[in-house]
Amino acid sequence: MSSDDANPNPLLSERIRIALADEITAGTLRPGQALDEQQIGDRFGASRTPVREALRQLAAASLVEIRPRRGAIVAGFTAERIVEMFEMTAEIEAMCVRLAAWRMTPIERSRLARLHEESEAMVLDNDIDAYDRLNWEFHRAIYEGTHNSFLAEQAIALRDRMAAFRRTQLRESGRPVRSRGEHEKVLEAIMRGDGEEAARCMRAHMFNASAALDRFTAKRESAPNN
Amino acid sequence: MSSDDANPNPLLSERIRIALADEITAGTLRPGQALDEQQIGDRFGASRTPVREALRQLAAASLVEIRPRRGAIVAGFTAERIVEMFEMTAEIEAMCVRLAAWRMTPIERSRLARLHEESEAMVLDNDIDAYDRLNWEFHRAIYEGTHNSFLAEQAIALRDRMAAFRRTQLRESGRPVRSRGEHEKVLEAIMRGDGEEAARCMRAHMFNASAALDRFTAKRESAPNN
DNA sequence: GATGATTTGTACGTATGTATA
DNA sequence: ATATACATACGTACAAATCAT
Repeated sequence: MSSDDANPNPLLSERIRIALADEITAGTLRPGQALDEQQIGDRFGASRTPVREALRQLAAASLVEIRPRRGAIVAGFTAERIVEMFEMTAEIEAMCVRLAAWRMTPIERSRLARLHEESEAMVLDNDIDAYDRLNWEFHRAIYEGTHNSFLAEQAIALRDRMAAFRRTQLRESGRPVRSRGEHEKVLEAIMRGDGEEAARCMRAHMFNASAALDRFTAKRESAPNN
Repeated sequence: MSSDDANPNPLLSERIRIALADEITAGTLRPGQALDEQQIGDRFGASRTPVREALRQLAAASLVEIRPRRGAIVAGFTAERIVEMFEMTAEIEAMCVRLAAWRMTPIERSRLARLHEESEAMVLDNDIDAYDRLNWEFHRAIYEGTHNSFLAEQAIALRDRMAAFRRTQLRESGRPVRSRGEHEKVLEAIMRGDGEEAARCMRAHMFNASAALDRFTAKRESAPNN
């Protein structure tokens, strides 16, 4: 799941997990599709054992659903489900930023501001991937600013699962510019130490991202040539 | 973990997972302790295969830590870590109740009120286990009241992991009475549809639970004869 | 630093439970 | 409704990596 693309994990089960996770979030594997252990094993030149472990991990991330003795299927990403996931992400992000606004140290605050400044060039170049990476750094800095490592871990895991959706969302024309503008509002509230206002801005930011994804995928559906 | 004690799960891996989860949250298995697959298998009369699956599940719930090719150890529950977990739980619960206060249907609201009324008898009888069960129902009704099934699932999973800590917390003398009083404040705010106030009450409720656990375990440490 | 012991990671075989004809 | 086919759940075996000496 790309928490570290530069890590060619030597464990077969992990490689399979990552590959399947990518295919599921990318939509190559459709919701409801059966995931036959033998079949997947053949595809990766592996036995069923590491496949099983990969499927269990994916079930824990609710990317697949396992019915005991009845096999695994790709979890259902209905439009409604994705909206729900975005709402939860939005609320978690809001929670984090509220706490961070109260607890971040001056050094942490200045680092956050610097990250935001750096992102300007990427928006101007329309370099989606670079902006997405800095976006990640920005949000991660907020998680750490909560000074609650358990919360930070959970937030990172959730964001990881949504990775594919977030990237897609940024492809809507003009979205990166607006995204950065929303970040600026969040940043200002953090700098003032106004946690509640920061939370409101963050919710709005995530809501806009969700809406952008919705519009983008709707357009894509009607004109399926990528 | 006891999400359903009345469910003698036929899957060996699940039974092992539940047993280990209980021992970890109960403190029988100490943080940092190595979890040898063979050894655990022997204890449960099982082979390493279901043990491995159980350990993976527990890692996903961050109850154990798996280092590739170096085995699994019990995750570290320092006092600080537990406080962090309670804070996250509190914020998640607050998030849920805020949404629920705005979205619950009249039928859902009346069911919630009924659950609260039923709990009175159990507090008077000082029946901790029965109160804990109804407590669970109360919070679960709130999760479902968010009308966001993804959020509800995550909240349930988190609460499940904290199960042992919550039960322990209720054993402090007088705690059930106060706990129920706090529920009442939450309920009133929900009934008024005041999400923000409900969230504040819920945070306070969870903070008090955390503090009660803290006092209870501190006392227990100094007088270890249970 | 090298060697042996232990433990994990993976392959494969078998039986039980589920779905289908 | 019964039987057949098939996938999963678990057990066993071996190779590779880690650790202990």
